[in-house]
Amino acid sequence: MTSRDTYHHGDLRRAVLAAALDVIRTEGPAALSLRDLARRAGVSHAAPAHHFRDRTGLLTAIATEGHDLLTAALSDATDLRDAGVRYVRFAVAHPAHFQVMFQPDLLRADDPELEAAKARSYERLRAEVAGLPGDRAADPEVTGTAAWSVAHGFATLLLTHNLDRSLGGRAPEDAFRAVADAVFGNGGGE
Amino acid sequence: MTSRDTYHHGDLRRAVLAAALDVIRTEGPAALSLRDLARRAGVSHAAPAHHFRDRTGLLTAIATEGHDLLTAALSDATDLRDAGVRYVRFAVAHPAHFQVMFQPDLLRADDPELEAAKARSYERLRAEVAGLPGDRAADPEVTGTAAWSVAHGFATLLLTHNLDRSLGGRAPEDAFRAVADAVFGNGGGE
DNA sequence: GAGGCAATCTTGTCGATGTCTAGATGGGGC
DNA sequence: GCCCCATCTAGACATCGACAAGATTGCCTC
Repeated sequence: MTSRDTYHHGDLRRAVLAAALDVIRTEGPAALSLRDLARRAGVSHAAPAHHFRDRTGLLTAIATEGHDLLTAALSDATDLRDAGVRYVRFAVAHPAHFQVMFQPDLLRADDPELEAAKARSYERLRAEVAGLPGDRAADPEVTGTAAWSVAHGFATLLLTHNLDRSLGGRAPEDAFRAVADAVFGNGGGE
Repeated sequence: MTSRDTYHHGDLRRAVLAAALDVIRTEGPAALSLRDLARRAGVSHAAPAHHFRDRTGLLTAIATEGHDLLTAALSDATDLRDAGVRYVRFAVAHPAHFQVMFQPDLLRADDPELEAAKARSYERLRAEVAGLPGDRAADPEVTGTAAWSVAHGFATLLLTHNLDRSLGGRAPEDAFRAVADAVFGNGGGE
């Protein structure tokens, strides 16, 4: 119902992406249907395919956008703990992106744009670890994997409703801060 | 091709489950097709539905089985770090179960058997945290969430091929041990 | 401002899938 | 020996992803 007075939609790509994110957030990626997205945008059933090639292409585009959003979200981090908080915040703010990003079987793994975006976000994470004080940077590989694991595990368990009881009404960010302190010590990343 | 000489398959439920796990492990849950599983078992296309009701039912059964396998895997843990190692080992040994267990949108959330199996594995995790020495058990809720986050994050990143470079040929278990030590200190869980 | 090109969208179609229904088969308990 | 019910078959229907061919239109060029 956006603008059907013209033959061309105007910005079908953006409209389909937005609708897709909405479906994925509320019903999961499995419920995603190209024909349904077309109906929501008020275009014919084959229109979305022109912008995303196929279902996998749409999901790959979402994953790519997700990696870029994550890179941006991490760019202003003050230290590693803050980066973790921002990682969790990203997952909460963009649950659909997050879900799709870490489900490789839904994506075209060899897509050049996805690979590039992935490399950028990965590099961003490495940069955070590299900025650590000496004693913590002893084995950056292990420290990086540990930090990523904590943040990613927390975010995943959060989105899959496995922490609902543990949170007890607290904001996810605050709960994660407590977890991060327990893990790296209170002054860990400073 | 198992035994089509009789009208009854013999153990279709088990055959379908095994085939499903195989498909999920190699191609992901999205590639799962009831009709394909029926073909593999040499039965008609509607036969699997009698055992699992529908696609969601099949995945719910797999998730339930997964939680029971996880509970069993954790039952012999010596301490919290060992529980983490066993958690990762479980994810590597049963990747299909693990994937499905933590994708709620694929499951019938209110299934009684699933709920019960989930409660059992969750209780198992709580028990591990409760067995900690005094100083670590200060805030069991936070400690439990932290431990679960580390193990779950590591396992998830591992299965999604995000640690392939970091591993550098090492066994996942060993890499996780290093991560656990970095996180909780070398004698953390002892 | 007229013509043409390319991007965008439509329409029609095909094979495959999930699910429902009705009916066939046969093993096990009475 | 008979009957009941779990198990499996066969058929049908709506929906979906994907493909092909054609219609529409914005825009660029002259």
